Amino acid sequence: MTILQAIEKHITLSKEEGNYLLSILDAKVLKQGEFIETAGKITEHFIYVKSGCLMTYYTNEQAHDHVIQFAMPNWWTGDLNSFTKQVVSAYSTRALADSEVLLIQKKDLDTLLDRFPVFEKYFRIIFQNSLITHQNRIVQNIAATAEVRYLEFQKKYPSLEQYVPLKYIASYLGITPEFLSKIRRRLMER
Amino acid sequence: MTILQAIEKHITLSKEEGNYLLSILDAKVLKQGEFIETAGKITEHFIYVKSGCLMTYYTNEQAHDHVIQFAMPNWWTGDLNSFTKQVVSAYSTRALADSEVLLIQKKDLDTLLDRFPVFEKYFRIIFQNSLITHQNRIVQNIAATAEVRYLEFQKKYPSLEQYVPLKYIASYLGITPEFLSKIRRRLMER
DNA sequence: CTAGTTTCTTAATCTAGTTCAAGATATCCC
DNA sequence: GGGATATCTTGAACTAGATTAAGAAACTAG
Repeated sequence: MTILQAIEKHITLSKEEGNYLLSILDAKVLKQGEFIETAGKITEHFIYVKSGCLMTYYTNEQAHDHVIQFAMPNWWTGDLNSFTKQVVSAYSTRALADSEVLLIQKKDLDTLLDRFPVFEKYFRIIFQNSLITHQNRIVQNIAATAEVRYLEFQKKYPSLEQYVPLKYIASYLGITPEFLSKIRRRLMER
Repeated sequence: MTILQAIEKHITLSKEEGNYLLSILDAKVLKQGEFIETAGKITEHFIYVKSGCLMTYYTNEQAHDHVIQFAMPNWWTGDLNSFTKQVVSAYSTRALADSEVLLIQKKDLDTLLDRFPVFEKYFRIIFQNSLITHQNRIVQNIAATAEVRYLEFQKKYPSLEQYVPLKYIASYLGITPEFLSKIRRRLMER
């Protein structure tokens, strides 16, 4: 599925609108492990995932990584705070597998939204859906055990467990790799 | 501050646009403790808080409440999932203090967005900012101790602690009231 | 004012999840 | 292919936070 087809699930685009969007997108291929944004720098791009998989994570003072989100094909990702306000980013984003991404710069996105307001609607819908997902995750984090969160993760990202190191999944769940190991054994034994 | 003034911090409205918005808003006064939406029903309204304070929470099978968010004056709130998809809500929303709210129905919001696309931009910005806040909270939940989360809560909602029962704050933080008590004593003793 | 209810705290006991350390597997790269 | 490196698991000791229970404080409403 092309990015235009994905977008047209939510809104209708004219030729001109579609072409203009494509003209400001910058395609990039990422090797597994490669960084696209780095904590400590200002986020240059909002990122659309064409193929592969990325993750965005926070590294604390003790150098522990905390995975905020995984990004699958046809999702937008990146540090929205740093991108929006053009402040130094707290998060890094890198490829978990060989990936293709489309990048858009802040000034180009601003121009796009100004010239073709239909994209306001598109991003309104995207952000609204994302907000619902985030609210869900917060409820899970405060109300559910790690085991339940793990089972929910498997439902939400069925393909991911095969090729993402378990330590990142543990991090996403907010637990240690050791404890995830225990949970997995417990589940196997049943 | 009126709702139109609040909105005009983000976008510019014509007389007609402003008046149309006002015409579809339904003002309501809530007594402390009063429900505006209830888990198990379809969320009828997206809620704008004029004054007072609301909370939205999830109640699990063991009848434990989990506070998802507090809503302060000039914020929008409610169960976005239930409202957007018109499915049964998992959350309840009620007033923590005597409050004034403005309500908008789904069909009226849809019409508003259709007739006056400038509101697409407004809600795009609102949802985008909210998403940033939610991402922040997720990081905190998986990376920070309860004590740090409590201190952050106090920064974010300086006025709230005075009149919101501590048990709801504990719930928002994802801990028990008893443990919040311990944290508070620990902090006092320093 | 007072009885009843809700909220807050304290303390003892318990458990989900962490930390540390070590061994076992798998993956990468020359 | 083999050595180096990263990942995954296991277990023992530990700690953040939960649970239970009970008393103190605060806020209702009659």
